[in-house]
Amino acid sequence: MVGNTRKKTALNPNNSVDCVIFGFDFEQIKVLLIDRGQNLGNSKNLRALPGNLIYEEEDLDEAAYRVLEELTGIKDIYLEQVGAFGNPNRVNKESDREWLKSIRDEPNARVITAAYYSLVKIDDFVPRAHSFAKKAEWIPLTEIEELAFDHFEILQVAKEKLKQKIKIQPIGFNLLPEKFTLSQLHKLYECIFEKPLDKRNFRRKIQKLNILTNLKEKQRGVPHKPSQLYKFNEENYQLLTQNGYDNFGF
Amino acid sequence: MVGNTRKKTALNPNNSVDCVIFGFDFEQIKVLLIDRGQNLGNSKNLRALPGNLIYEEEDLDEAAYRVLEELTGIKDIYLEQVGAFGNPNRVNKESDREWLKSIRDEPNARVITAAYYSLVKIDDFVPRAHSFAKKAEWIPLTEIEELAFDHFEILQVAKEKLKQKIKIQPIGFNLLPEKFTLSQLHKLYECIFEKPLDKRNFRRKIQKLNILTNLKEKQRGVPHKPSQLYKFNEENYQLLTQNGYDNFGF
DNA sequence: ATGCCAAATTGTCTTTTAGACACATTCAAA
DNA sequence: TTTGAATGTGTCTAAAAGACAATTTGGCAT
Repeated sequence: MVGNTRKKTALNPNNSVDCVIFGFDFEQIKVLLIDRGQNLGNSKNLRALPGNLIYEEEDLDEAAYRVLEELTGIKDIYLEQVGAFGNPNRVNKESDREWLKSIRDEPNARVITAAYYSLVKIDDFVPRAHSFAKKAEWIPLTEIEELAFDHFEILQVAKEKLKQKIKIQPIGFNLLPEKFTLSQLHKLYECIFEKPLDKRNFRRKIQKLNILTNLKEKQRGVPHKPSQLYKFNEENYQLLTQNGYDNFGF
Repeated sequence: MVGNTRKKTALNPNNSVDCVIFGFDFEQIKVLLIDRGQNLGNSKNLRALPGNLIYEEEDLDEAAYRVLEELTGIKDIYLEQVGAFGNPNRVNKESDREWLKSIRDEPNARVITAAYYSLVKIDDFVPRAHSFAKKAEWIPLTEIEELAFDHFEILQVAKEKLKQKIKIQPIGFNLLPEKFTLSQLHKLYECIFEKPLDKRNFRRKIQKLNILTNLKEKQRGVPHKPSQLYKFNEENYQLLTQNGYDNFGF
């Protein structure tokens, strides 16, 4: 960096990244939230998205991967930018201001955040509390009604981006284990689109895409007819898309 | 802003907005770029996207509308966020550093930018040079090969977002005058998707959507069969989408 | 007036995709 | 062996996408 006098490892007090980390437990979509453990008189102890300030010399994407790894220990996951959020009033809750005073050198600095969403295999992940987070927990999307800062707004936009993205790229596999059943995939798509999908039509379409490999292996120990296991076929997916195909919607 | 000590009108030296302003001249898509008028020995005088620092107390969207109005005089236009761009190396060209020294109080500050794209009716707009821009000009997309800072990368992402967005929302009308012909609309979609579209199939689909009003008025003075003029029907569009319809792609 | 040029306008057929819909199968557990 | 619970499968219909070519209409040049 010729002509640059910035310190290499200093925090940038004006810019942060926040991560919407989606998980799926075969029943519903969940989001990883941190509990700041505030003990306040009259205001609620709102949960927050994991996030933190970036370093002066750090790329935004890098920062998102770093924060995510610090929080979850998971690397090499699917990550996508949601956008920049910079409403000057994003810190207008008393509890948020109090909290910033306790953790930031410049608690009054205006912070513009770059939001990201990521899709993780929920079983690979053991929630681990970060430095300033008292707890980290998976909360079902349907139960989230209010969050710290403008995090609820960020979550809404992230959900919408995810819905759109999954129509043009089969990123849902990032939420499932290596081996999964068609029913699990079906349920996942229903959860993301927030609407029921016909089972037979779903199966017909997804199988026709030819991006699933049947592992000729069955579920074991389930109290009903065991399901076939499948895995995502990366090679066939590449073949499919290199001709411009992008209709993975339902 | 209780508990906030920021000055009301100070510039935020670390955050900017940059705008990709798309226009359409019935032939091709163009982008409004500024010429910084640099007279440099060996490095090129690269064009740049219009953009500027934001104010401390300003929302990002507000800032984008403001910068756009300062540059074009146009208000109430279509504006959409592309995302945040913050590669620490985005200012690694000698010419960019020189330029920043000449216009910024803190030329070495790391700047994270929120990029937006907007669609304007090219005829409503008279390019006007901004304070630090020597010229502002419409450059065809196909002729743009290199830009200042990371603006070329921003442009690529903006193009992609536009392509995706126009598949779920008929925002193309923002690029056309009030009255337009089906051929103009057809050409516009071909330019955005960068591929030929069958004329008859295009017309069939767009007319079936029922979001165009035939003005029962013809083009005049063209040396061939004059075309019918149409306008966008906002009411019918609302009716269509309130049931969740979002397939405007071709 | 005539003919020419350039772009507008229009329809059919085929293939593909979406959507609705119901019953037999398989395993574990009681 | 019966029961419960979820898996797995096929057909018909309607809608949409895609391929494809001839006729019309006005301005303009002769």
